[in-house]
Amino acid sequence: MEDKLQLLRQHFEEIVSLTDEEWNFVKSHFEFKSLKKHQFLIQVGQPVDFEYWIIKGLVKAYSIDEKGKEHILQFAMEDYWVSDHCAFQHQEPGTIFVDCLEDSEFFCLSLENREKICFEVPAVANFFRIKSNHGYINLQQRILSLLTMTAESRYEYLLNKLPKLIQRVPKKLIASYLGVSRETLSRFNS
Amino acid sequence: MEDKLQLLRQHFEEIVSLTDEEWNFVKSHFEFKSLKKHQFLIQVGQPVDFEYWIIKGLVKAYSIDEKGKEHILQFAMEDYWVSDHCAFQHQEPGTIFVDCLEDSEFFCLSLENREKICFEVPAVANFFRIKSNHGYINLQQRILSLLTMTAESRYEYLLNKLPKLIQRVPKKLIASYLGVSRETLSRFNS
DNA sequence: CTTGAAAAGTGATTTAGGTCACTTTTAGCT
DNA sequence: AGCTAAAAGTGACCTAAATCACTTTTCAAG
Repeated sequence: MEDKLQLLRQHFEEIVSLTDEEWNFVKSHFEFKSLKKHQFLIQVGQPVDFEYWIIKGLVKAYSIDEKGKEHILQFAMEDYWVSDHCAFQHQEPGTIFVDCLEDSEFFCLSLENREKICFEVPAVANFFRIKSNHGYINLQQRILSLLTMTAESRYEYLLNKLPKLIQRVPKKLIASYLGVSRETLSRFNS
Repeated sequence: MEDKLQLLRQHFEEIVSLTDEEWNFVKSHFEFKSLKKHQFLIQVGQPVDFEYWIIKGLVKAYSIDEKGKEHILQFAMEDYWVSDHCAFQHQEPGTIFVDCLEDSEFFCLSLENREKICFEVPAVANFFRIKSNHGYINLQQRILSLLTMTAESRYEYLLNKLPKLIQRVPKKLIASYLGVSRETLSRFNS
C-alpha cells in the first residue's frame, strides 16, 4: 500500500510541495478501494460518498437517456480523478453511472475529508484549485469541439489527443463519448 | 470605487471568510477596467493578461471557425468570472474573443497576482478551488446537455435556467450558444 | 419622428448523421 | 481449441437540422 500512496504523493507534488508531516496528515484521509471490470463505482440514485483518484484501471462516467442510450461524460484512467462531482459536492443521490472497463484501484476521498485537508493544508487547497482549473479548461475545449467540429474531426482530434485511450476502449464507447452513432463512427476510418 | 470593491468582497465572502487585513491585501491585487458595448476584453492572438470579475455588464466569449461562424462558449454577467482561461493559465496568446454586449466594468486579476493571493491567503485558494469546482460541474452539465438533448429541449432548459439572460441577448447569439442555427431556433417558439 | 441596420421569421432545399437490419470479425471463457 | 457474445462493418433509408434566399419586425442613432 505504501507504494500506491507514494504514487498519490507524487501526483500532489507535481503541482505543490508537501512536507512529510503534511503528507502524513493528508494521506490518512484517503481510503483504498478495488473493483473488478463491470463493477460500479457510482450509480444513479445511490449516495456519492467519495471522489476517486485512480491508482490503476479505467472507468467510464455516463448517463442513460429515456431511450436507454448511453452518453459518456468522461473516461478516466490512472492518475485521473473521477466522481459524480455534482452529486458529491451537494451530497445528493448520484445522477450518473461510473463503472469499470478494467479491474481498477482507487483512493477515495470523502467531502468532509477533502474540506478538512484543504483548510488544514493550504498547499492541498492550491492543488485542488489548480487541478480543478485544468479540468475546467479541458471541458471548455470539449464544448468548443462539440460546437465547432464535425463528428469526424472530433474523432481525429481524439485520436491525436488520447491515442492510448482509443486502444483500451471499444469504438462504440468512443462514439458515445463523441456524440455520434456507432455506425457513423465506423464509417470514418475509411 | 470602494463600493465596487465591497461587492467583490461580498462575492468572496459568500464562500469563505476574510479578515479585514486579508481583504486589504487581496483587494490591492485587482485592477479596475471599464469598457463600452462592442469593445473587446480579449482577442485571438493577443496576450491574455487577466481574468476578470464582472462588476456590471454582459460579455460573450466565443470562437470563430474557418467559415466565419461564431460559437459561443459562455455568456458572463454581473458576479461572473470570465477569461480565456486556457491562454491565461499558460500565458499564451488568446484563442477566443471576449467582447461586451453591454457597457461593462471589471476587476482584473493577473496570473501572478492570483497565485500570490492564493498562496498568501489560504481562504482565497479555497475560494478559487470551490468556484472552479462549481464551474467544472456547470460545464459537465452543459456537455451532457449537448450529448443527450435535442436543440429544442436545450433551448427550453436554458429558458428555465437563465430567463434573464435570454432577455438581454439577441436570439441569434442564444442559437450560437446552443449549437443550433438561428433559423432553427426561430422555428422552436411556435 | 425617420431611417438604416440588425434581428427575427419563413419557405424551399440540402445534408450530415441517425436508425434499422443484417453480416463479419474479434475477444473472452470454460 | 471451440463457442458464445460483444464489437465492428455495411447497405438502405430516414430525419433533424443546416443552408440559402428572401421578407418582416424591431431597435437605436441622428
